[in-house]
Amino acid sequence: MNDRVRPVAITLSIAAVERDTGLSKDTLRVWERRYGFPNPGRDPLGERAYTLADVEKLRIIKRLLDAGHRPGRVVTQSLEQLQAISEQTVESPMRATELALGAADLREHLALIRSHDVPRLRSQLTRLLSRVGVARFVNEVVGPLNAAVGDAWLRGQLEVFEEHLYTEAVQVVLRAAIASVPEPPGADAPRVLLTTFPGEPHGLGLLMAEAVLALEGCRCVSLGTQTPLWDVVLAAKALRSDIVALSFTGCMNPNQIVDGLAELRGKLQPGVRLWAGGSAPVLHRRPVDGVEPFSTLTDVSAALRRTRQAA
Amino acid sequence: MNDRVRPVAITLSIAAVERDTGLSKDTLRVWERRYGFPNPGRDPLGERAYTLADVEKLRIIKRLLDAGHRPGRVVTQSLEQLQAISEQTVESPMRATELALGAADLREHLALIRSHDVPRLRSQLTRLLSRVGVARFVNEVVGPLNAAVGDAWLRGQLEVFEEHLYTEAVQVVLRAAIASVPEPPGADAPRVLLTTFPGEPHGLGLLMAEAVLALEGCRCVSLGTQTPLWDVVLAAKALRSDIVALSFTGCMNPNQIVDGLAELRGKLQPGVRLWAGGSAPVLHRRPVDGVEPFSTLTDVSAALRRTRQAA
DNA sequence: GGGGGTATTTTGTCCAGGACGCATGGCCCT
DNA sequence: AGGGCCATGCGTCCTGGACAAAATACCCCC
Repeated sequence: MNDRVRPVAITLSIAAVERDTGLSKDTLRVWERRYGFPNPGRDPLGERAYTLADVEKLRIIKRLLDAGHRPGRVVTQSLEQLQAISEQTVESPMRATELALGAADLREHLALIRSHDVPRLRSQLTRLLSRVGVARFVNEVVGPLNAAVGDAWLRGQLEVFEEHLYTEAVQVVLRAAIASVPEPPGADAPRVLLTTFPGEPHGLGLLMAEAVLALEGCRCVSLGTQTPLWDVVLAAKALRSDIVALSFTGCMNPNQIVDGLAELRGKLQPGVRLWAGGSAPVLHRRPVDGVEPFSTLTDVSAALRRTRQAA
Repeated sequence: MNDRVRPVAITLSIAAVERDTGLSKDTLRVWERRYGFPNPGRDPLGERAYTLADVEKLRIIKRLLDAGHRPGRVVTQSLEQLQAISEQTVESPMRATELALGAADLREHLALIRSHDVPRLRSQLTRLLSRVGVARFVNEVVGPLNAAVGDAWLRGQLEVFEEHLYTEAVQVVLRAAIASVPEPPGADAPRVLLTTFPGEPHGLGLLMAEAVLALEGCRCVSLGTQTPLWDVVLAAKALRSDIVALSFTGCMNPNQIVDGLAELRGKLQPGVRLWAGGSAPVLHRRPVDGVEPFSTLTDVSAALRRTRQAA
């Protein structure tokens, strides 16, 4: 019995922490050198061994960094102080969404996720979808729910597997919605190529965009996630795409986003438009020449209509 | 006019090469030290500046590495030699599948992928699905096609984006098939939890398994890809799963597979069965106690029927 | 008191070269 | 041929230093 209760807590290597937090190995080491945190122990081989608590705290720090705080000010803070900062930090303009999904509905959905009743969750989402339509469903249900789920997970109110459960359910519902949209008839329908860069594993934003775009009468082709940059260029050429749409979340390195977008812009034909959306804050902080940033999918619809009117 | 034609060719930083090739910065530097390739020039700041030719060659090398070649043997080769090696490399034993999909059909589908006609590809697959049914479709169409696509990619006959195109199309068709299977009525239907380990990004195998299992009357819940080990345990407990099914491809480290399976087996309740399938060869080379390996989805169906008969 | 330009910190990434564990390949022995 | 052992190949981690670009602070003058 005693040897089942290991005295040594489980630890993570620097590579695992890089994967789980999105902070590069270099950054982790230099923070340790400069700020003294994280200060991991060493495994028998002399390599850094991070605790789960370290990772937890690093994730909160990452979130605050994305919200605009500076490393020197937050990395040295205690966990309690970080939580205090978190609570008084307004993450995004997050206007009180008096929309299809009220605050009460939101809490209800979170509870449904926590109850692990997948069929019920799925049917609830489907019902909402048919009540308000694809466009509002994406913008006013899935969007806020994503934010709420991410937030709950950060605060430790939601397990990772519960987040996966949610993602999978939304994915199923969205794919069904996309499949129900008929192929646009006209030959002048804009051709849109959707994908994410290598390093960006989240495909939900892509699906949301595809649903909205298909509804607006675009011919959408999704490459799924993590397409190498050069293959995006090849695909855009082969499919004669009018628009290339990329999706980004906070888990990608900001530099990689900006560099990648600039490089892609250079390699893409000048006539092809490059759209970038998602929750990565860097999209709106550091604009890239020839790349159109979007903060919501409503804006995407609007831009599309403007374009078609001009044409 | 003259200053538009830059005498210096455009070059990439080490971070860009890491992004484009999937080779870590450390690996790139150590190859340079040990093998003398790549041997990038330096930009005015003294940092490595790789040429596009370097990246091209590195991509071919990466392909050969994934196919099982050893770095020391390929990194030093010339471009011509690499191409020669590529052509005479056979990825897998590739038994001649005289099944629902003959060799001619197979070639035809590959041609369809190369033509980038996504709607046509999708409808072709859908037609096949309704002709032969879900079970045979998964085993005799998708399985061989996956192998053929992987092989064509290895030989440089298929671009990465074309593979993505194919994957996405199959995914759409399979998800539609899964959605069309009704929820099993009985309370005794086995509950199956499906997912992959962190580091395994491919979810197609999961979808194939889900289709087959749903057809056999299981209550399937998929967590998608890359669920942390501990969350698999939590999910199995929360959902009262009878079977946990994992999918593996060759892109995961064999050690991580074996260690992960052993650890998961230890943490899972003894009554829960642990199934492992996919194309990773290690599954059949190094069996893990309490883990049932599957080489085809036909075997999965058979095992399931045997179990239900015994119950 | 505010605008614009210059110093100064802050911060992430790069570099060099060394070390080590782990798996694989080849070798020898049976 | 088949099994065990040693050498070598190979990726990842380590330390500690450097530097450019961004962010901030400062300051002067209008």
